[in-house]
Amino acid sequence: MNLKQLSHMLSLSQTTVSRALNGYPEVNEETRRRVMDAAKRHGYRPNPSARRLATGKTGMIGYVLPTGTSVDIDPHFVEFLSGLGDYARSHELDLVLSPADADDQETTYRRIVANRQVDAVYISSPRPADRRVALVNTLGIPFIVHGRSEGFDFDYPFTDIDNEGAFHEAARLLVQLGHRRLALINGDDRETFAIHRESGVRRALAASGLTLGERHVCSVVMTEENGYRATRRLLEQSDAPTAIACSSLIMALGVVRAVRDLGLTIPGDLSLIAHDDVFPWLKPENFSVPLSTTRSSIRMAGARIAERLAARISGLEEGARGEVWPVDLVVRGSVAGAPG
Amino acid sequence: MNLKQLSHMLSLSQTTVSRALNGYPEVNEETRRRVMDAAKRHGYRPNPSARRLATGKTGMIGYVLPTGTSVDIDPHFVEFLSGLGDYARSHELDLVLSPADADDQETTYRRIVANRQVDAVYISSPRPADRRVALVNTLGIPFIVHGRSEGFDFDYPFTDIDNEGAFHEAARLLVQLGHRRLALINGDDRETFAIHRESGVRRALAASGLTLGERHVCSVVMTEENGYRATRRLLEQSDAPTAIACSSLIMALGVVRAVRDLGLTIPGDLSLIAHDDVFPWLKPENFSVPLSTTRSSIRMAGARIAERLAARISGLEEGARGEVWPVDLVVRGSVAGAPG
DNA sequence: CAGGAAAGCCAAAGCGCTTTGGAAGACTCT
DNA sequence: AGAGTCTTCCAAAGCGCTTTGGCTTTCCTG
Repeated sequence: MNLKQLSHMLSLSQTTVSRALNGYPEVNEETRRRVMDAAKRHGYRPNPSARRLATGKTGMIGYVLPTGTSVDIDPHFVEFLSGLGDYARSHELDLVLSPADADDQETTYRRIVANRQVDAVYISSPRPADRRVALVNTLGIPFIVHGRSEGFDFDYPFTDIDNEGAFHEAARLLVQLGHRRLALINGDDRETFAIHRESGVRRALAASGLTLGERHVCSVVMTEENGYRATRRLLEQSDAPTAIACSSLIMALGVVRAVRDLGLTIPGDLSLIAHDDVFPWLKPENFSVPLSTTRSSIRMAGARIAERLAARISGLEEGARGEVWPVDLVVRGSVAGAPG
Repeated sequence: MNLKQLSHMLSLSQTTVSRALNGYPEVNEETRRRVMDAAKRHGYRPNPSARRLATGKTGMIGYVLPTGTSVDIDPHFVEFLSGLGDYARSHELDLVLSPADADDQETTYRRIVANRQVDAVYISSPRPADRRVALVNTLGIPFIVHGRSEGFDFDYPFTDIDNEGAFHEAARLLVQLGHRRLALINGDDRETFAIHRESGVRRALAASGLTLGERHVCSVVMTEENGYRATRRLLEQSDAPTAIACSSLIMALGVVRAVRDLGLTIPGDLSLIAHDDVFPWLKPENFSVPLSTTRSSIRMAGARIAERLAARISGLEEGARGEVWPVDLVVRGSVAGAPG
């Protein structure tokens, strides 16, 4: 059942039927009712391929997925996706993942924009002066950045959490508890979130005249194993930290294991605070010693970004507003006063 | 730059240019070279919207993503996606995720097929007599099932791992080590993989005249917390098992924690084997006691399924061949002879 | 050298929708 | 009553590609 057939059986032109269905004003309400009625009765659904050829609208939002045999997709992605998908569903949006060589995402962005394959895109895990952000900005496709980039001469729309503030709070608490040697086990410090977290920690330390020793900060891919190794390295050095801030729950697993392997305890010998993106399958309260966390649901971020993308597509949102969400500091058993 | 312009500047018809570009035989090789040359020089890329309207081909593979506020996407998904994406990239395929109400995926399948939004789909986490499989089979769109369904009067193409064999091997090893009371902490037993794993364990036990006690098998969503709870329940009952087979590494984290909480040790008091889908961020060899596993890379499965989907789309693969991959049993420190 | 086959190209008809540019009729106003 | 204004609808022109059917021209073959 296509438009031609439908309009023919209604003895109307395709124009009128199309307009009636799409809510244009220049059609009699009586006629519109007849049309909508017939459309529903015959289960007419406009062919999206035809529609997108005619209008350029696709009803899809795009994401360029970095791939490669040695490229791992962040497990956070799936949780983000839950939120995004949940919102997208309610607005009949689909998500298209365009796999790209991790070292050349630019080509793919250009392709999906030039081909009009999606109505909007989002960008995640941005770095300072991220080329992808600059690119989509000049390409002129609606977009939202999940996280922040920095150092552009233009503004852009983003949704981020207050990583700086979160880790500032975490570190401040530790300092208040008497800790003087803090360490930070961070994610990839080429990414903005990691940079922000580090400055948050530094700011808290500075407020008490302390610093973050060079050997007290690590930047690694956020795996359990790297959390373990980093912790071993930290705790086996001469001026071992008495408290650690850790950028992910998965790494925190490794931290806990390392501490145990060394015959130490949490929080007796070491206080630990980790960032929790709120996974359903791994919860900080279920660590052997309940883990203090800076908590922010990445799933909600996914939903929010879908919402903003939808708004931008339909023209309801414009401009370059950035929003920064506060992060909860949740204190549990893994922090205590500094030993000694 | 569109076809019209390109053909005009070559003084050829659109027909000839189109055919030259698409490798049709009825065009002079000399001409073809000229055309391809000009196309490359001017960066001509056929408009996919137009092409799909004309051909019905989209260059996309589809996946219906169950969503809902209380629906969690399996973290395995992201790893599967890595493999799928990596292959898809090399074949210029995109993946479209169509979010659907978890309780009504059928509508979405019908929509994406009726609208010709994708060239093929894959289905994951199938259950016996899975309605989705029956549906896509009748809808006539190329598809591959990741995993297996059962109880149909038709065959269908799938790629699965030998869950039955894997857990049979695992259980057999435990029995050989003298264990008499095994337990299984399984995933959702409405899904085929879980059913297969359970029968694998049962078969191994039966071979030695043993059985899997009703209270020795749990079926839960695969989270750390559920692994913990299940283990507590198992070990605190009167005829506690001396060995556990566990369906996921994440649950195994909970198992380990529970064992520790109870003041027991692995493998002294309890032997443990878990299934490992091979995540980069959580490795069995890095458990405090290195974990024995049945190992099968879900990432490779993703790549394979992309490969088969691509083959089906281009007509290179037909029929309903199912393939079942063997699973490695990797023995590490978490298994030992039965205590006592 | 005639006749048929093959090679190489083209015009035009789709694919199914949206949108432009009217046109006809009804209605209002002076 | 004539002029202007809405209201309501339509024919047709895209959107940019593929593909059908056919038309020349060239190449064999007997």
